[in-house]
Amino acid sequence: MTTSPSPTTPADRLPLRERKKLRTRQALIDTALELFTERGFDGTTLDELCAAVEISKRTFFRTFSSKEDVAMAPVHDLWTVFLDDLESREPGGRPVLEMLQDALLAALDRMTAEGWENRVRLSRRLAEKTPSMDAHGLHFCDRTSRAALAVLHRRFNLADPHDLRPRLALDMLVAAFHCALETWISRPGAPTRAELAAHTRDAFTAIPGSLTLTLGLREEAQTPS
Amino acid sequence: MTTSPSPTTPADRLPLRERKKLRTRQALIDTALELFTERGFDGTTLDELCAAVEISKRTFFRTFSSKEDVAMAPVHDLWTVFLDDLESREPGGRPVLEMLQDALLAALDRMTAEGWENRVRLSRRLAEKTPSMDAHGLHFCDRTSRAALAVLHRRFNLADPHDLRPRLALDMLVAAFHCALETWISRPGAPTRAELAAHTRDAFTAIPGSLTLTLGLREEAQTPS
DNA sequence: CACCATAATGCCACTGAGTGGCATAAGCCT
DNA sequence: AGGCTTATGCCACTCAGTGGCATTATGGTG
Repeated sequence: MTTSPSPTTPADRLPLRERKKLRTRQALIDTALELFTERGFDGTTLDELCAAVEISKRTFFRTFSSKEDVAMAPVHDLWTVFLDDLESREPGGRPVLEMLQDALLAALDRMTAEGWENRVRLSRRLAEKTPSMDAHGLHFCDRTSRAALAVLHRRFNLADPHDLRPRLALDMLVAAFHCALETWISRPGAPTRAELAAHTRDAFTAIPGSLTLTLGLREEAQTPS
Repeated sequence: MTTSPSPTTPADRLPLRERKKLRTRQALIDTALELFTERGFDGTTLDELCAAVEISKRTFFRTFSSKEDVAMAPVHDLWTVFLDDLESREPGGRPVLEMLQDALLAALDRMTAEGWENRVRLSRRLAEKTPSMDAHGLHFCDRTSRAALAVLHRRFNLADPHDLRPRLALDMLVAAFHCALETWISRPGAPTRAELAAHTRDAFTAIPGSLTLTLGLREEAQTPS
């Protein structure tokens, strides 16, 4: 059991100490999502979570920065990979927004960890019900998009450092992906990454139309069929 | 003195009790911004703030929902007026995004309270340095844009309730305004509402370009004044 | 003006998140 | 094995936020 003959686990071949840390980290994430979903985020104390994983509270805070953070880990991972992808992606003469979309879809494609989809879904559903989790998530997205902006500025030294367009493009990326996530988690049944990718593409497709969308008091085809 | 011929104080003519509440509320906001700016948000305890205003902590939480909330009040007020404006604004055959921009600028125009500009500036500068304030602010914006979306759906009964375009338009409004705020507070000297309005218009102007902006590895010098 | 009903306030004790310090144990390296 | 490094556990502490209840101020009425 202790020795797997083939490199089945990609993040193996690490010093034992590191593997242990990763195991407790993963146990924390899984148990947290489970407990939070069962009893609610506010209805679960850190002491309970730590007791369930047989960890001291002190150790918890060496792994995660807050109670919210542990439940955000799945999404966190995606954006980390996104930033990594952005470091090496070639724009290829296409608009930044498309480049960002490609980077996000590529990152999504790399989230191959077992059960990732389900963890994201639990995480987002919790965030919908828990203001403090939602706030932390939004803040994290903001920090990530600033980091991405820094990458763009570093790799393609932009003429005007105050040009708002790259930043707005990043904000649209985040907005579109949030739309996609929301649609995705509202569907019943087992979620797949392919569906999330499809929803993401749909959301990006809707962006140009959102600039020109016009409302009348009794506008176009209202078919509340 | 009870009867002022002109409505000098708009929020007068209220029961004494209400006026007192408003006074302590305002005192809390001013003192909080002052203390937080001096000693830092985390360097100021609620007990200190309450002592300075001669209020019990219990009373503080009857006025504001959190320590962050009190420092967010100035921006909070703006969005409240924005939502109010949105209730009665006529689209006039123009794109929603422009309608939203108009509503925001109109709300800005109605923020006539003495020293509002300065309070917003202090508030935003604190948020830049304080993660928890930033997170709360982002979360508040998110809730506001959802409320605005609900207003749009109610007033103009949209054909497809799942149409992402109105929501994306709202997110762009928020993104553009955040850009404007950031530019505004980075300038030295006394801030004016007119300048903030100008920055807001600039940010909105940049939106279409952000969709098509293309990066090369050594892109040319686009100087959008 | 006195009186009661209705709030707002203050005080106290309590929970729970998050932190610092230090002793202990576990992994690591010749 | 030996010591060196690094993670962990434990303890005590600060501070945000809440519930309960007594106290005080306000508004309205006879």
